[in-house]
Amino acid sequence: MDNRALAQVFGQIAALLEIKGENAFKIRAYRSAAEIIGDHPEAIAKLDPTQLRELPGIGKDLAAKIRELVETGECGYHRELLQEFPPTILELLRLQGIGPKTVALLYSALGIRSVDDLSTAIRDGRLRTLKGMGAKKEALIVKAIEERQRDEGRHLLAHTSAVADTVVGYLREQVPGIELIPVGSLRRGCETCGDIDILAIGAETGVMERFVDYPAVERVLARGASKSSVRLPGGYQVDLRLVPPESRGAAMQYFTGSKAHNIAVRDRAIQRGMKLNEYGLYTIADDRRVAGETEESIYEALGLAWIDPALREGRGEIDLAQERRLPALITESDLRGDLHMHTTVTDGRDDLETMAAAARALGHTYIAITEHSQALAMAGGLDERRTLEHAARIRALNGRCDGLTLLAGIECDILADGRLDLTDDCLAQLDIVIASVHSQLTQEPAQITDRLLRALECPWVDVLGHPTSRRLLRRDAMRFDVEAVMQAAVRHGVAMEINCQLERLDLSDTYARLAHERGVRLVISTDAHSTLELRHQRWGVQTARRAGLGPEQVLNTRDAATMQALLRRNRPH
DNA sequence: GCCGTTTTCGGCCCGACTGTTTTCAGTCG
Repeated sequence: MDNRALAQVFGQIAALLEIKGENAFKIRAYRSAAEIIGDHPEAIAKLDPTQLRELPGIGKDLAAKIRELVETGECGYHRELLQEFPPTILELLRLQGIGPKTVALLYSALGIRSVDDLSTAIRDGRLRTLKGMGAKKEALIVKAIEERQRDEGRHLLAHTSAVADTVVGYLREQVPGIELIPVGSLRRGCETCGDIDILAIGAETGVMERFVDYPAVERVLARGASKSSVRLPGGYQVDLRLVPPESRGAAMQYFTGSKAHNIAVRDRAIQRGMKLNEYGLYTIADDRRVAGETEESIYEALGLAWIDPALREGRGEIDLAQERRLPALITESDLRGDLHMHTTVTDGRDDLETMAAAARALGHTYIAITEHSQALAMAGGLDERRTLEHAARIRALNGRCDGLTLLAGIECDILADGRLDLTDDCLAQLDIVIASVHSQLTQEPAQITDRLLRALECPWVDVLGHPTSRRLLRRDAMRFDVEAVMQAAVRHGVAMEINCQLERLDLSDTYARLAHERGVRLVISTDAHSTLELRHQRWGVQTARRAGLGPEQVLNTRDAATMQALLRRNRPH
């Protein structure tokens, strides 16, 4: 059992206990165990009970349950809970606005055990018969169901990438020498992905058989000589296509997409008396093969520079490729530091020293420690006194980190009326201030706009953190006048963040592109809550690449001194 | 369920919003 599977069991136990109305601290123990297991860099299954108990939050009971799971593949307690409630009940919990109490009520009063049951109950008017279920609550639930259906079958980029890596790794082991290339939305780096498309290049070597025999396969949807599809746990559909070497480039081009990009490229081929398909580029007149072995040869034959997959969205990249004006995109190695992270002082998992050491190991030359401010009570946000005390600790450590500059910062909440959560006097004493919205995300657009504009006016705000506060597949972006906020950011010299949290990626690619066009300066920050998450820069970089950004548009590609000089606080206001 | 210079029991998790309930329960971050 891998860490993710183990974590899932404990997550389910936590959810089921919540529905049961168990002790909140017990629930938290299971939930925290799920997080610790899921994030652990090594295989939990290899640890003996003593080693397990050394993990924070794992005691005698949980260690025993982990061993039981590893040894038998099951956990009696989990099984007992699943006998009390059908497993489909957990999908109700994923609806925005529905929590454990509501799920318990729906189940006990109406026998609702799935989202489908819930939809039926709403249609029948049975939901309204329940205590606390009025018209507005019902409308909220209807909307949550719609949102869920819209996102069904889609997965976060990072998760999709991990699943694809696992499948590719397995196939490489099974069929040595075969070349495997993930294509589709994954190769383009889209923030969420539907299917996983993988190309296998080469002669028939039994790769299809190995693929459908992959142990984790839940269901084989299709199996053939050149194409097979399977479904994996978690709702991932994976398509494998076998392609001869001479069609490698054509297949990569064809299956990488996007649809809009391919239509434009094929149209261009037709205009030049050629046709393009997944096998190659051919002349229409005599069906002569012009290109196909490499993507470069195809684009070149159409008078285009090779276009990075991140840009293949039909957003003007073809014109740029023709004019040879494609941007040189930022890469992960361009980044020199990370300007947003949390430690155990608030809701981070690792302490200051550990985070600093991990950042140094990653090759960063500077990091900013930016805890939450007091308004975020649940995260243990800091008031003025604790903020300054923490800043002093960070600065004390700064001198002792060879080659790593530590900046003392804060992620300060933007309150409902646009005021900041800490005084100007406090903010002025820090090295960097990120201002972020964490509450009241559903205010009227005009109100949110005013709120953000007011926050940007504070002279000590350097960065607007996760500007839309969206959560992918979970919650839409806040609605506000993006143009007005970007103009204000330019006017005041405030940078906007591309937040690398897997379910944020906020700014999105399209907003980051807009920000760049409007002259807004950007930073790519992990918002890491553990050393592991410091590695999430690649996803923000991917977002930036899709926005067409080069290293010069991103502040934290500069060295520490230059970057600091560019922060707003160091400019005339 | 975990944890312990507050140590084997009793803390641990707080504030605000929403909708509906006329005094509060549920959800969210």
